[in-house]
Amino acid sequence: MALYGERGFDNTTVAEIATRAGLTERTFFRHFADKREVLFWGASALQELLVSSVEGAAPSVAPLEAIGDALTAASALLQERSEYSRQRQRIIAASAELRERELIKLASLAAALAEALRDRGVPNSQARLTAEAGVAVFKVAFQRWVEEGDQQGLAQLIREWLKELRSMTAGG
Amino acid sequence: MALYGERGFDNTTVAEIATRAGLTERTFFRHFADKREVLFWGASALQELLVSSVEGAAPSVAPLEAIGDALTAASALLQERSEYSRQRQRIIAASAELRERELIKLASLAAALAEALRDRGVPNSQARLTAEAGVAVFKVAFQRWVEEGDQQGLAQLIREWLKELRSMTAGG
DNA sequence: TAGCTGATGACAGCAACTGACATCCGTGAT
DNA sequence: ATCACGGATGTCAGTTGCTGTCATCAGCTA
Repeated sequence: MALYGERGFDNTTVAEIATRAGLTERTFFRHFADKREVLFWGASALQELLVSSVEGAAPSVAPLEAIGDALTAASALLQERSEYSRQRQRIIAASAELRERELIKLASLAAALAEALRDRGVPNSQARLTAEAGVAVFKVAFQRWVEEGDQQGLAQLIREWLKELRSMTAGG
Repeated sequence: MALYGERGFDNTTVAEIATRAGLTERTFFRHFADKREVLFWGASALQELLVSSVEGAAPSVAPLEAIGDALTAASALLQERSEYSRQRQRIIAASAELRERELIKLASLAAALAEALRDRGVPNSQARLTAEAGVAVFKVAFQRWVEEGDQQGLAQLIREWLKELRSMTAGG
């Protein structure tokens, strides 16, 4: 993270990272599948939190609402370490390779959320679209949160964008 | 394409592609930015078609409807070369690297569509979410179309999933 | 014919990753 | 205390994607 911040992701070699960490290049690749994966360490934990939040929602809660609640819950974790989250996101935004990796992580998250909805009895088609829409809401809300200072909490931003989503389909 | 189909993307080296095409490896990289980009040649043309379709929509047409019409128009192109489209998609689905690249292409498409909507006077927030939702609809409809035979036209599938999107926010 | 330009070839080199084998270190059994 | 074992690490060689540089060649124009 330190090196990526200093010189940028593309200008940092794995050899440099390994040296800084007091390790060998080979050892680095035993811990991380590739150079990009370092930045997404812990992403699976966040995904599990989101999924279990959807699974634990009361049966009466509507699908999109369950997704919204899960996102709100997860946003607390990010806000706890807001400086780290923002630094990380700045690094990702600066590299095309990292943006690609981020998108596939979000796609995997959407798939996991869709499955959680299906387990609640939501029909497949609705489950997939709801999950995709929820992740889209998260994407824009998170980006806004990173850009502006701490004017609004992430959770509040998510709620606002969910409202926007609802009005979108009504009008168009 | 032939080589990717035979041996899979990961097991095909650029040297092999170049030899088969009667070229040098170096020349290959002058035509394509990297090994993946070959599969996405023509993606920009499709994106331009979609964008100009949104730009050319009548002012009275609602945002999500404009996106839907654009997707329907583009689906005709894909259906014309359905065998090629399916083969291509099979190759992409089989490789993680290619799926990453596909996602960033779709993200770029969503951004372009959002800008086209903004030019129509749609407020920024609504534009972004509508574009993202539209691309999500395309993703699921296209995947279904590739999986099943020719039971339904791609355009019809898109219309059905758009309907699904509208009912999603109503209930949840 | 001479000169210019754009596409290609040839070659060297870097960085990401992988496989194979050796080595070290902590732990538990004897 | 010693030994045996498994897991983490080091070492080394090799492949592949990708880039910079320079030479070459074909076509077009003056």
